[in-house]
Amino acid sequence: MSTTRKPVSTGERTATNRERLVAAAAERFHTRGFEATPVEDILAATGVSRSNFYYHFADKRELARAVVERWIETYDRDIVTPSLAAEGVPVGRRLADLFQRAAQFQEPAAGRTGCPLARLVLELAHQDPAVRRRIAGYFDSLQSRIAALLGRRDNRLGPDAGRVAELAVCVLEGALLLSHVHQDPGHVRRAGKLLATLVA
Amino acid sequence: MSTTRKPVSTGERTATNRERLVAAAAERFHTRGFEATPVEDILAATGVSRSNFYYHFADKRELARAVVERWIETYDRDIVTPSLAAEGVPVGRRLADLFQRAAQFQEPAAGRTGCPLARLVLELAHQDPAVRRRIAGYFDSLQSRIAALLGRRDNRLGPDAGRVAELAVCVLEGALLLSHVHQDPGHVRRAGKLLATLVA
DNA sequence: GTCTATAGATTGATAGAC
DNA sequence: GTCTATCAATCTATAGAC
Repeated sequence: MSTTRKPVSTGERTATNRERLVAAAAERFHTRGFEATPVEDILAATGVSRSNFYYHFADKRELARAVVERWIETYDRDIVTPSLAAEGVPVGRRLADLFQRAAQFQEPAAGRTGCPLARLVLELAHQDPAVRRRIAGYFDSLQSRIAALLGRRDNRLGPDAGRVAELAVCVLEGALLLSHVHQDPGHVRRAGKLLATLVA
Repeated sequence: MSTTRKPVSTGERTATNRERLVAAAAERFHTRGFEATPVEDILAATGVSRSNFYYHFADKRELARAVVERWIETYDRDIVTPSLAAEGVPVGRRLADLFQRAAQFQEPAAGRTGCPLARLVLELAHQDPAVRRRIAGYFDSLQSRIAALLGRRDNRLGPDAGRVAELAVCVLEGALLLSHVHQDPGHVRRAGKLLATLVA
């Protein structure tokens, strides 16, 4: 139809209504949850009208899918990549740094509830299997990156790098959850340091 | 008021309506989530009337608190205690056994979504801080029990038993989450074996 | 792309009798 | 302790105009 026109670029521009909606939803779905956050809240926070919301998204679940993509991008750009891709830094320190950054994100004052992807997958996997697979894929890629790092040096632990990387992802996700339960980001830092000691 | 009478014993009896409601809710809150499960579903599953439900529970959140208690009892009785309290078994094997039992619980065919306490705390912590503290307390006790086990022998790892126990709980919770995300209970088994290797 | 107004459905909780 | 009937609120989504 000729009524819908695409913007010239989806790249760098001032935030569109759609982007504002996704940003507001990302924060609320993380702190309060998907089901517990009415569309109304996101509308009020952004000043976008209800009907405009449904112009951009077919339904609330489509918004959730966009939120998942946003969290993957954010988490990867701000936490994972800066620590793992640090050239010239020993593997153990890179790992500890990853946990340090994750801990910073986890401040309770900001209402953080562990890993945002973990929270979303729990609420969305049942009604939208594609979301589960998407998040599984991201965790896989994270594991692979860590494995590649560990594989570069002599492994004095015996088990192969893949297994250790698998364990590292477990520790990260578990520590993020426990830091929420105990309201203490130090949990993530301590887990990261100990893990780095064990594998490096 | 003289209209409410307490049962003679709350211990061993055939399941009361209240117990049936909690059992049905525990399963559904775990597989579908708290917010996504209407009271109606629990009523239909148990055959209990709506009004009888509100005779037993002030509201849905009170039901959730009862569900949390039930999961703590179940998990502790069926998974944690049998493995950790096994006399004459080496510490490493007790830990691996704990993960083995947790993995069995995690069969995807049953719709398992990781640790039931983790799922509940995410949805309930924001509106009911007491639930978060209760679950934090249970994780603390689990950590203490593991620490006591580890403390019994020479620790060749350097860090004290408390830290290692803290890490073990992280690994357990993280592995349970990832087993849901990847739909593979083997995740929990592998994490348990590797952890046992590292600390024992 | 955006707005106002409203439909349509679900759901948590209560009233009052037995 | 349990039942039927119903209220009142909340929430997702759509209709139709500009």
